[in-house]
Parts: sequence; C-alpha cells; structure tokens
Amino acid sequence: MNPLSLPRREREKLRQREDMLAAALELFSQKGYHNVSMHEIALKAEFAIGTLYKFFRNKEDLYKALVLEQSDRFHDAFERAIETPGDEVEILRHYVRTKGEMFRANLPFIRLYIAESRGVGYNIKAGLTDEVRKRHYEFLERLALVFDSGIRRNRFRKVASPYQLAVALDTVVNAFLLLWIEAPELHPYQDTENAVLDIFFEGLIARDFAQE
Amino acid sequence: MNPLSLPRREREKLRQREDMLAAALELFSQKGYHNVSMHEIALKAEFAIGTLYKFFRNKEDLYKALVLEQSDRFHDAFERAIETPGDEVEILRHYVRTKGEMFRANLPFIRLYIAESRGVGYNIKAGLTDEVRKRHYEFLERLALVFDSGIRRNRFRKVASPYQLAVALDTVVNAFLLLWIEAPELHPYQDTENAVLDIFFEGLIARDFAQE
Amino acid sequence: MNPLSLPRREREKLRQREDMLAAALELFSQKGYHNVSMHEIALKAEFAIGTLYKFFRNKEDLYKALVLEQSDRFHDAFERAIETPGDEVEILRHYVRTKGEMFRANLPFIRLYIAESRGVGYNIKAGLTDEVRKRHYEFLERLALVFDSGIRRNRFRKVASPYQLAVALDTVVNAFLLLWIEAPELHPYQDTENAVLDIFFEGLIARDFAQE
Amino acid sequence: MNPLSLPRREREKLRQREDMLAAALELFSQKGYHNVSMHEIALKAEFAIGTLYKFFRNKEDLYKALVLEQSDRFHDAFERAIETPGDEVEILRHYVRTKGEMFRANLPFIRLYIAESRGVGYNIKAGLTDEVRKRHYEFLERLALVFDSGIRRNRFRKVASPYQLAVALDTVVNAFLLLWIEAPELHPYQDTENAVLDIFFEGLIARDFAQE
DNA sequence: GATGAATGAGGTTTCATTCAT
DNA sequence: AATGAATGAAACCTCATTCAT
Repeated sequence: MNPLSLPRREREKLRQREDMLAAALELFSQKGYHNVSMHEIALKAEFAIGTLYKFFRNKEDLYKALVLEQSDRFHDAFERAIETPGDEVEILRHYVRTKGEMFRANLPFIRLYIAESRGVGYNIKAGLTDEVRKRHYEFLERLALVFDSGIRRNRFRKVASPYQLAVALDTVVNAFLLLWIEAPELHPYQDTENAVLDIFFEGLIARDFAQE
Repeated sequence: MNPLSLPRREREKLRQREDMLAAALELFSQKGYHNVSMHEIALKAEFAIGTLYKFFRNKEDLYKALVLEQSDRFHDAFERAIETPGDEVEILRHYVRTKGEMFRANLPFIRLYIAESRGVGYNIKAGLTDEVRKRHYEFLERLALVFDSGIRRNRFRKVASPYQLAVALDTVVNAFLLLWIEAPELHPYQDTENAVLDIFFEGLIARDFAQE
Repeated sequence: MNPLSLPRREREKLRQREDMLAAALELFSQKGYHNVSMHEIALKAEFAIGTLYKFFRNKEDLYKALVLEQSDRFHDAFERAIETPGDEVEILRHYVRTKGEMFRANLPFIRLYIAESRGVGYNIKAGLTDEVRKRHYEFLERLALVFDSGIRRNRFRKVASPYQLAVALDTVVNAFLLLWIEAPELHPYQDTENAVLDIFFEGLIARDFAQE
Repeated sequence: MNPLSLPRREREKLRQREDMLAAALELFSQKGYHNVSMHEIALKAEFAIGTLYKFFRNKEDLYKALVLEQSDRFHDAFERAIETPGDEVEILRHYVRTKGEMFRANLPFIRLYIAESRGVGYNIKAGLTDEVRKRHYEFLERLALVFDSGIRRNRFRKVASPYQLAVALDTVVNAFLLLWIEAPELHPYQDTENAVLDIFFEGLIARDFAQE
C-alpha cells in the first residue's frame, strides 16, 4: 500500500505498470478493446512492446488487470460509502454522491465499467470479466441490505424487493451520469444527484413516516 | 410486407438474407463482433462466403444491417405501445409489458441492443451505430411526453424532469429484464413488470389524487 | 468471310461474339487485363456471364482471342501494304502510311498491341501471347526483305542488316504514333509520317544514286 | 551513399530492403505484377510476410519503390552519359554504350522498364507509375538538346525535329537491346551499338562536313 | 439456349507474441 | 533488464467459374 515502504526498484516497477495501464485505459475507452493494438499501447506508454509483455502475459491479461483494478477501486469506494453509519436515507445519498465523484474523477473508465459490469462488454472472449460482474453483484447485495434495513425500520415502503430496489437505484444513477457525461450542458451534474434521490425517496418514504 | 405478393425469386432472397442475419445475430450476441469471423457466419448460415458478400458489402455492413433492423423493430413496437390512447398509467404499463414481450421474443438480440443503444458497444469503429442511439433518443423524447402530460394533468408529481423520468423508467426496465434473463429462477418474469411499476407509480402518483 | 452466306443463327452468334470482344477491348485497353473482371465485361457487353463462357472457355481465352484477332488484322494490313509492287521507297512509304491508318482506326487496341508485340505485356501467365510475337517476327522478316532488295538493287546503303533496319523502322513508327496519340497537339499526325521517312530515307539512299 | 558510415543496424536494414526488392524484381519481371503474390516474394526473399510489410506499406508500394528506384538509376546513368563534354557524335555514342551497359547489368529489370517508361504497363491501377514516364520525358528533352546543338553546329542535317530524333534514337536502342536479350546468338551485342549509330549517323552527318 | 446465383480458392493485410541482442 | 525486429496465423474480401433453372 505505502509505496515508500518498498525498495526503490519495486516502486519503479509499480510506476511503470501504472503508466502502462493508464495509456491502455485511455485507448481502450476511446476505441474499444479490438481497435487498439499492443503496439499502440506501447507507443503511448513510451515503453517497448517487450516490456509490456514483461508486465502482462498477453493483451487479455492487460485488459483484465485494467478493468479489475479500476472497478475494484470503484467498488471499494461504493462499499465504503454505504458503510458509513447513519440513517438509510443518508447512506443512499452518500452512495449517490460518491458514485458521482468517482465517475467525475474517472471519466475514461466509465463506459468500460458500465459495459463490463452490465455484462454487455464483448471485448474478451468468453465471460472473462465475470469477476467484475461478481464484485458488482456482491455490492448490489450489500446495497440491498440498506434498503432491507430501511424497510424493516418502516423508513421505506416495500414497493419492491430490496435487491430490486438496489438494482434500480444503481442503474438509474448510471443512466443519469451517462446523460451528464454525454451532454453536460443539457444535463448539469447538480441535477443528477437530486433527481435520482427524488425519484426514489419521494416515493419510497412511507407516508405515515413522512407525515410526521 | 406480404411475402406472397413478391415473385418467388425475391421471396427466396429475402429468406436467405434472414437466414444470414439470424446466424450472424446468434454469433455476435454470443461472442461479440470482433470474435466472430465471416467464415464462421457463412458456415452457420450454410452459405459460401461469397454469397454472404452478395448480400452485404462487408462485415460492418452486415452488422449494421442486423442491429439497425432489429432495433427498428424494437423501437417501432415501443412507439406503438405508447401511442395507445388512455390514461398515462395505462400507457406506461403497456410500454413496460411490450418491452418485456419484445425482450422475451428476441433474447439473443437484447445484449447487443442494450450495448448499442446505451453507447457502450465498442464493436464498430467510430460512432457507426449512432443511428440506433438516435432512434433511442427520439423514443425517449416521446416517452417523456407521456410523463409530461401526466404531470400537467396532476396525475404525477414532478419528482424530476419528464425526460429524466423517461430515462429512469427505460433503464430500470432494461435492468430488471436483464436480471430475469440471467437468472430466471431468482427473478421470475412476473415480478419484473410489477416491480418496475410499483417503484415508479407508487411514488409518482400525486398524494391528493391518490387519496380520492 | 461473307456473313450473308451464313445461316441467320450463325450470323447472330458472330455479332454477339464481336460485341463481347468490343466490350472487352475497351475495358482491357483502359485498365489492363487484371483490373477487369468477367462480370464487368458481361455488363458492358449486355450479356449474362454464362453467355460469355459459351463463347470463350475462360478469361484468358477471351483475351487471347481478342489480341490475336486484332493483331492479325493489323499484320494482315501491314503485309498487304508491303506486297504492293513498286519501288522500295514507295513500299516503305505505303507501309508507314498504312500503319498510321490502322492505328488511327483502332486507338483502343494500340497500347495492348505494342505491349504484346514487344513482349512486355505481363497480362497472361507464361508467354501465352507468343503467337502475336511470332506473327510480328514473321512480318519483320518480310519487311527485312524489302530492305534487302533495296540494298541489293543499290537503292539503299547497307548501314545495318536488313532485319535490323526493319526492326528500327517498325519501332520508330510505333514510337512516333504513340507520341501523336498521347499529345496530338504537340505531335500532329502529319509530322509523323514524314519524320519517320526522312530519318530513314535521307540517310539510307545511297549517295551515288542520290547524286544522279 | 557510403554504407560504412551508417550504424550497423541501418546497414542491415538497407541490405534486407535490397534483398526484398531483388526477389520482387526477379518475380515481377518474370511473371508480371498481378501474377506474383506477396507470399511468393516473401518466400523468395526468405523473410516472413510480416517483415515485408514492415518495409513496404503494401504491394503497390513495393512495386512502385522497385520501379522508381531502378529507373532512377537508369535515368541518372543516361543523363550522366550525355553530360560528358565533347562532340555530339561522341556524346550519342557514349549514351548508346551506357544504355547497353545498364541493360546488360540489369537484365531482369529491362522489360519492366520498357513497359513502364513507354506507358504500356498495366500493372498499377491509374497512372501510378507516371513518375517514371515523367523522368523519361525529361531525359528525352535533354537528349533532344544534343541533337539540337548538333544541328545548329551543322554537324547534323535536320531530317526531323530534335525531339523526334531523340525519341527515335531512344526507341531504336531499346529495340536492338531487346533483340540481343531475346536471341543473343542471332543478335550479338557488338552489332547493336554500331548498327544503331550507323543508322543514325551515316545519314545524319551533313554531306559537306563528311566530305572533308 | 441463356441466365446469374452460388461457390470457394486464393490474394492481401494485420497484429499478438516471441526471442536474440 | 529492456528492446523491437521478425514472425506467421488468421482475418477480410474478390472474382473466375459452374450449373440448376
């Protein structure tokens, strides 16, 4: 974790690895896996092709490392976001805000993330990025627990199963953030967060509870 | 439309074309554009490679024809679904049901459709399937009109802009149908329709109106 | 020879054959053998491809028939031109004029003719148009006889072997006619004939004879 | 120019390039552009196909490089030959001898050269080897200057325009050298040079001047 | 007899991967 | 340890030719 604790050599290698992944990410997100060559990545990362292969067994490996590491960062952040103690509404609001921040800070990765986490990325031969989806499913389970808890505490009305609510919230956030990315002037970032929450909370909050 | 009205030869050609597209669809949806060769498609469709090229100028052409024709069928069905006269709730319910039916009847195409209509499909070089997205956007505009009308008639509370509501509904339906496709035993089809509607309507319906 | 003497059916077939060869000639002379497809020829000649193959066993056959028949017409005309009785100078002048007339009347064929008769046409695999060259060599031999006769009658000085003189005259006529074809405004046709003859005769005519 | 001055790696690359061009030249001159495959060239040059493509963008590029470089060598030699100071007769004699030497030393290239410089090579689609012809025209202009100078100095009689004389000399040399190449026993090399010169000079040299 | 749809061999080209330097 | 030249499998696509209608 702390690079300063590693020998200089090791730190150097980590840096190189990150440079390679950064170059690859930019290219993959622009053109898609199959329209980017290893040569191109090497060129952009300013390494020789052979060096690339010292770090990654093959192209698929490189892609998988890239997607797994990045989406792990995403999922870690999301999980941390919903682990904060507090009211369910606060937690979900925190989650939505965190996701927005992660997306904003990782623009190039977003389309790849959505494609892979939704299982509509056809880059790698046969279900090779299943790990990403598995991690995503796991996160959705945890998100479902938040809804579950809210329902059980009568904070939320049970308009659907907790898991369905989690999936719905997740996908709507994705959709709204994509809107913003593709046409920020039409869909300003500020709208996103509130719109998502309003759609869900306005309806979800139990009437009795709300009428207090 | 009516194949009986065409000369025998023409009907034959149409049949062949459809056979080719069907073979291609199955392969593309399983493995993705770049992991399928023309040779493979020809083999599956039981034609010689040259015959494929009599019908489609090149691989990209074949893919585009496939995606455009199929998604036009989808969009046509969706638009017809929301053109039925009646109460906004009825219209949206009809839309959700129609989408479910289209998905059920076109399983292999769904992943391709979601990838391309969401702009996360990296199959074709530069924005070649933009037409699909354009059609999708147009449909979303029309769906937004339904929400708009509902809001103006005080049928719905304005928890977000009509367009945002349209996007949200659309993406949640997609997500739930994907759930069902990937694990039908965990997420039975019946749940889908009601869950989507409950999430939206339960909250959307204005309280005053609902209290009647 | 006389088409009127043939049954109607036969005459019809000859006409079709000629139409095919004419279409092929135009295309071959514009683009070269390998850049013209049988499909293209059929289209231009307004026949079905199958019909083309009723008349010619394959593409090579068609090309050979075309080149052989056309160059036979050329060689026949050239040989007739040098068979006219008379003074050698008259004969050669007649030859040069005839060649000019043939070229003018068969523009599209000229480049093909020069390429094939000179052995620099790479259209057909291995020396398949040798027949054209053989016919050309035979003609050169006859042309050489004219020089030979002129030399023996002391009409010409023997500045080179008769065969060499024949080759030289032939190639210079070709070169000058090509000049005219490619830039008629710079190299008018009239210049051609006189220039060729002057170069050869002015020098060739024996001084003693000339001094008479 | 001096390969010793280049780094070892560069020298190596130049060697490889030359090996490839040499293999290609041999094949193209034997069978023609369209009857030679890249595979064949790679095989003959003893490289992998991919290596060929490292040196030449595509087949056409390879052919053009080959023809342009070789014919530049030819034209350079020819132009140097006529730049030697001296009597016009000496210059032309020098040119004829030089051309003979170049042809003898570059047998495989000759047919290609004649085809391309005369504009009867149908190898490359649309006028791609025009550069060769342009260079050839430029040379002919310079050769014409030699005749012009000879005429103005009354060394030559003006039996035709200087440019026509240049074209005639050029084409006759070509023709005689082709004769020699195709049947050396019938047309020994020695004959060529003298025959060409005799045909031209015997007649060209002004009588007054000659009578000295 | 004429047609032209269907065929598939074979050509050109790309690019992931290796390995000698 | 880093390099990048060399490799060749495999992709796309064309077009001469056949043969059922």
